[in-house]
Amino acid sequence: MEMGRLPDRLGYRLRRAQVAVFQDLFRELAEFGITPAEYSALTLLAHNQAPRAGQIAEALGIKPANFVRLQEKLEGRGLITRERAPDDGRAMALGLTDAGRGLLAALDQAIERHDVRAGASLGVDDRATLMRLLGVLAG
Amino acid sequence: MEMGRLPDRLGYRLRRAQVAVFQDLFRELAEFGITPAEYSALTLLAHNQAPRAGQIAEALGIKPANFVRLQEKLEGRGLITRERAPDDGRAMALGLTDAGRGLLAALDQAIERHDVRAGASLGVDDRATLMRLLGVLAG
DNA sequence: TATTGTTATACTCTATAACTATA
DNA sequence: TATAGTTATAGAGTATAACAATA
Repeated sequence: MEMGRLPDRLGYRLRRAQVAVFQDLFRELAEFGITPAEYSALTLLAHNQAPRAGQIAEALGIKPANFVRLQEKLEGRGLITRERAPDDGRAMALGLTDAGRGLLAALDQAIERHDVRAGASLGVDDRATLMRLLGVLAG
Repeated sequence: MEMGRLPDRLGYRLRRAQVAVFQDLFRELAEFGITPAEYSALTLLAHNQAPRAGQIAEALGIKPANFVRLQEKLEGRGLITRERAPDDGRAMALGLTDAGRGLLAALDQAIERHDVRAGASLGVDDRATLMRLLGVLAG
């Protein structure tokens, strides 16, 4: 199949690479019943003091309305806590439970395995270069 | 917001970069009422002789069942033709109409504008390096 | 009045199973 | 029997508008 200039298009290459990497990522996270977005949310909860729901959603590029179901799932599994913020009755302050912290530790190991595998075809220098250039694109 | 090791994860960076680039890409293609996947399909049709529907779908990583609606849209707009393959009554041979060829020329210019803009923050060498590394990841 | 979170809803993309017509 | 395409459908992700509670 002749591809024309498609392989020269940034969007095409970026998309194909992202799909390939996420295929492996989903496989790695499947046993935990956790999606990449949920893993990201748990990570932010582990590194911030009682963040607001809206702050996490914005940091991850998720619309607040769509972040509701994600929270409900994690709360339903006993991984996170949601309480009214003491200083603002509208806001919800999120936190990690012990179970959430424990699962996150296991997830971090799984993600590490995935990252090593996904980046195995790249050298250490190339991987660092790639991360830098992706950061530039993301702005 | 403290991000922890999230920015060090390949999947996270890749996803954020892809979303950022596609945001601009969608904007650029919006006036034509064409999606990135449709643009890719039109490009393959321009560079191959009467390809089968399944060949295009596979080359783009789209399930045949999901490729049906895409074809119907392009055919409904008079951009592509679909005929029974002369040598195989099961297969559909696809082709570009003159209108399809004309639109594709305009789309190529739009994509070129987008690519220049999206890659503007990168130098020429960095862009070439990025394309190469993305190709490695996609396998 | 504005903000935070929520509900409801719709649209797209993706995945699978079942079907048809040809081979 | 196997293959190419199609239909129907279900699930996830994403977008907007409208709403309640609070500021």
